Amino acid sequence: MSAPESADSRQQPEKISLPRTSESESLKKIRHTTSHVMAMAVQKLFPKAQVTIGPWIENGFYYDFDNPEPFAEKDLKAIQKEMVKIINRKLPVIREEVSREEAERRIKEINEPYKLEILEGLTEPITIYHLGEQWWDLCAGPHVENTADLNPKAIELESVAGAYWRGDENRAQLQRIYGTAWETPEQLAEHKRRKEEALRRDHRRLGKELGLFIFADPVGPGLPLWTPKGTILRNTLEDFLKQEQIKRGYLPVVTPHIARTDLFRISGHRQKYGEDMFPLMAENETDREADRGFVMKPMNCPFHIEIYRSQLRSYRELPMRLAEFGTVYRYEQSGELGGLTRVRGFTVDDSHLFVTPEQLDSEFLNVVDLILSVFKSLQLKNFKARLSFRDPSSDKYIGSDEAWNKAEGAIRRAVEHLGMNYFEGIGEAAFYGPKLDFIFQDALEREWQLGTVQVDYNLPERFELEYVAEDGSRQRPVMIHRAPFGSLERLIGILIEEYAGDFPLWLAPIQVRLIPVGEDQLPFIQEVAAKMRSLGIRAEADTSNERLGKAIRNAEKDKIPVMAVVGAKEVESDSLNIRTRASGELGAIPVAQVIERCQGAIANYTNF
RNA sequence: GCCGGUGUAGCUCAGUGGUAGAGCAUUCGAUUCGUAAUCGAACGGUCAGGGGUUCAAAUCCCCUCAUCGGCUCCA
Repeated sequence: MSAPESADSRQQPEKISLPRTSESESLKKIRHTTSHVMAMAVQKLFPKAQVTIGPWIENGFYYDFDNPEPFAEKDLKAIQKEMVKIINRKLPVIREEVSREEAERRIKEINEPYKLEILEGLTEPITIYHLGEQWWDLCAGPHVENTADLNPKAIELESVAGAYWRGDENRAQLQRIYGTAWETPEQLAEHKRRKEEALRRDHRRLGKELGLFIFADPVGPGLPLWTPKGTILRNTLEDFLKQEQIKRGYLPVVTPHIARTDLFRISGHRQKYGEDMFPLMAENETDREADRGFVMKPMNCPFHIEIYRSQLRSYRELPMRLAEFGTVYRYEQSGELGGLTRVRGFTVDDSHLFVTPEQLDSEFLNVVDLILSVFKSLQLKNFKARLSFRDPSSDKYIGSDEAWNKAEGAIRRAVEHLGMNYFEGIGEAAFYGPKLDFIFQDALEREWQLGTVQVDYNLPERFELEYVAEDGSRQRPVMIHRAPFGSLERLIGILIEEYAGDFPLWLAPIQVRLIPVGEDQLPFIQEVAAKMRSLGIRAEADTSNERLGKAIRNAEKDKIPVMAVVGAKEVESDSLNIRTRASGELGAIPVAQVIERCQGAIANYTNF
């Protein structure tokens, strides 16, 4: 007898520890050396390949080559075979310290121009690692002592990819090979098992299986369509945040999806963000040439600013917090699109706070408090805070150094006041101001920015915003841009993966499914479902006429948190036999009590 | 946008030059059932789109589109 499929995934796998490279000296050595072995193998099979860099990464390693012909997946097998041969030759790995001149001489001898460029950036001591006598690489190490220390059965080449030299798209396109290497074959097997597990959590797969959203070719890439179930999820999240915002004094606004180019010229978007905007809608060629006409909005800020400046504002009105779930459109490059985490049309849970300079610090803290409380309700714990500052050497920003320094100072004061852990991202700022960003990982460990708070002295300047201060003078407000979710689309993508599709009761599109044992119970379950719906519980009756086992299976596959089985006994006692996804069968519970428990769980963001 | 992979029924996939297949889903019929798959039948495809090679193309080649993994860029 075969176990049901989801029971498989619940079975506890054997505990195999899989340290990340940064946590294991041994893996650092193994992966460093394996990448050298791979480079040696590649150069044997592809003599024209030139080496560049080949570092370890958290789950493996890669090496970038410049080869006249791009590598394809099918080349990996041959390369791996060659690697096994090299490993089996038990080549000693020998470290040699050389002078800069000597390194340069030797690199020129083997004609590796990329290595020469790397050498220029190196500081003493310069070290070379040899694999036996045939191959060496400029490298800081560390390495294993002998290729025999590598286990060929614990090594696997995973994928090929294009990569730019020095990460610069204007420079050479290199060929990257990703691989992984472990101490034992068991670890490799566990690594592969976890990768497959991650694939099962992928929001693109679960979104389709659970019927939350679709993409349709005739609509276009990066433009999700929300189905009824997905829309319930979206609306629930929106309602949740709107309630929080009402409590905190936010004021709702609604603004259009398009505006004249003039608006975005004042804001600076046209100049600094133009490449990310959908093309101009112009009425005629003259207008097109003059960049006159309408564009889809890539951000909501200029619209909220126009509302602010539609009247003369008093200091008594500040802080003014204008909030909107505003849908924006950005012309992302085609290769960057993917699922819900990177789309071309998305809804920002946006708000712009207009504050006096004196209010800035406390309002900023209020916003961070809101964001952290939102994450808490959503049970999101695995995030990092990033201070996203400008790169002073770049020209992609607007405004004065003074404004930037003031804004960056405000953010720094806030995180230090809160004692938050954070890291700095230079060059990650918005074009108008620095940000405090909250970064999450998806199932495949890719990082995405969700929530963000930004301090902005520049747009108030450009739009000449004012308020009348206590003393009657005209003063300039400071703006805080903020979005706890970042975007509904990306948030939902991350949530699906965090929960593996098992939404907490308050978010589940269908909260309760009533399943009859036989058709005699149909009237009863339909009546109970209607009652639950009238009390704000998303309940539905299963009228499919399937056997109980099949109906349960369907409900489990739909990941419905509460299944209520009803047979003659339950009708008799006005109760429901409850089975939850989280804890299995709970037995018969009176209908009134089930309703109460559902309402309690929904109100408290907990399970049934 | 760049490098590589993939695209067959609503979904998951088999089919490598010679008459387009399976399971699930859907519809209909039978069954009236107590916690992860009841039985049977029917329906369903310009093999992503376009062009080419060939007596013959889902299969080989080219272009376009979409999608996936990276790179670059970003909520």
